[in-house]
Amino acid sequence: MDARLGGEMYIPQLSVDCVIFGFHDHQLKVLLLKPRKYDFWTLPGGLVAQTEGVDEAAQRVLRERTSLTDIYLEQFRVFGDAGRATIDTMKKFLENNDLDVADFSWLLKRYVSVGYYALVDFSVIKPVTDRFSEMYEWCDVRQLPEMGFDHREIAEKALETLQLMLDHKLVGFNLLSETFTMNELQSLYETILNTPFRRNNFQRKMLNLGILERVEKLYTGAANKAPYLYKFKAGPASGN
Amino acid sequence: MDARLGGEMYIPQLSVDCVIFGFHDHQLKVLLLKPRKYDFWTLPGGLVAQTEGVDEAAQRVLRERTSLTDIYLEQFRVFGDAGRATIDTMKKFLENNDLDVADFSWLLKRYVSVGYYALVDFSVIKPVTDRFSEMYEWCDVRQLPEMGFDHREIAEKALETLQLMLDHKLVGFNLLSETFTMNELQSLYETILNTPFRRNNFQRKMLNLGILERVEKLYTGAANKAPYLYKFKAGPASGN
DNA sequence: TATTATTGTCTCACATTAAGACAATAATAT
DNA sequence: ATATTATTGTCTTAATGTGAGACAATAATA
Repeated sequence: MDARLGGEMYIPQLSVDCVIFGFHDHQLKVLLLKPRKYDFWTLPGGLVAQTEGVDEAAQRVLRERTSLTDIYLEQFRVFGDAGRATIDTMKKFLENNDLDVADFSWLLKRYVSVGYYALVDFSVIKPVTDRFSEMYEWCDVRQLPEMGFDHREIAEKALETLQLMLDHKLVGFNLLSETFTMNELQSLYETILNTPFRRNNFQRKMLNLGILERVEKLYTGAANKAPYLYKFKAGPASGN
Repeated sequence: MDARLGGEMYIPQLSVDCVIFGFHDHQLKVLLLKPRKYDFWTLPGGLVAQTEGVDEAAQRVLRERTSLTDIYLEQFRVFGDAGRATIDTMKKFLENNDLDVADFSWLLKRYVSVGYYALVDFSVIKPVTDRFSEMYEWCDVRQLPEMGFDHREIAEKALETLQLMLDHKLVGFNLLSETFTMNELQSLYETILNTPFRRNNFQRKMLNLGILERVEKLYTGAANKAPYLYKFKAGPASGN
């Protein structure tokens, strides 16, 4: 959203919401925004302009609301049962941002939202909030705070999709730094899928995929054998 | 769509389109409608009412346009890049149906469509077209005729999704009659996934799933051993 | 009664996976 | 120096799953 909000510029009653996943401290985190003067959190979301595709809209909205660019977003579901709660919330949102409700009656209708998710390197991403949000926070996707609209459901559904995709695509590597240890990779898989793996078998499986490149050793200063660092081998099949 | 079309009743610029799969004669078929006075085909689609959820809308639209009821529809993707072609097509559609373009200018905008797919028993389903369509037809999804809007892309994407889902969920059984032979089941899998399977190994795999119940023998009158008939065992995990 | 096309099942080789075992290593303690 | 310790990389064995061929059983026809 921006200051030029108007009934002509955007497709009415259609929004996009982004679930940005990051991995830190053995937790799968989601990037949340805190709207001004509210006591709940929301996903970065916004409207779809008339002149752009829905995928483009998701990119732009994420950029405008968090300053994140070049994030690979994957559409995963449409949420279309948002009830009256959404309308009341939106009305208060306008008031809280000193916008005249009369000018934006077209905003006060039931919304259909297209959900997108992305996987980012937590250690690199530095979001910057826009004027509608007073702060951002990375929250454990399994312990979300009070969420506005139906954003809790959207985040949970995004997690389900991520779990499904982790088997097929090799999507998980985007959540790690450039280089990582086998332990970090295992911890990531365990966190996302919420199941433990055997250290030896996990290592074999990952190495047999033929997509990891061993680069160097990581000397942590701990009293034990130093683990290798790996990186995702840039091959013909990128797997995203 | 119905005769009460009006800018207030529906969410503007948002539609649903249904890809109805049926299995017949070793082909995976899709139910297509032929709009009056056009030389292309379309998927059964329509608008989302203000008062209903998107999933509900898909159910209703399918019912209104084909008279099919109680079909389990699965949302699979949003198509939001429909270009100007859609607008021109829509204008002609209004003219061809004796509707005044001036009254429906709100329809002449870029559309975002939510795609749904369903699997039905070809031998049972008997569609009836509405007043916008002059006929329906079951077409091989791999040899679609000239399609309007971006409906070819929607149907192809639906097939991709179905192929992905066939591994996870046991979704395929909806495409067969109540009882079926192992051969029919194998043919269905081969058609959807477009790969041949070994008769013996396929049978073993399916039986080991523990979800098939052997009911009786099918005497075809052919000069060979009669195959068993199976049915989908209604268990705690239904597969849908 | 022999023939034929198909079906249901078995077997063997091979690949994949689960689980345990053990040597290698980098620090610390003695 | 040497032993100790926690962790890592890899190997081994058994169990399980899969690909491919073989064969008996069956229901009609010749």
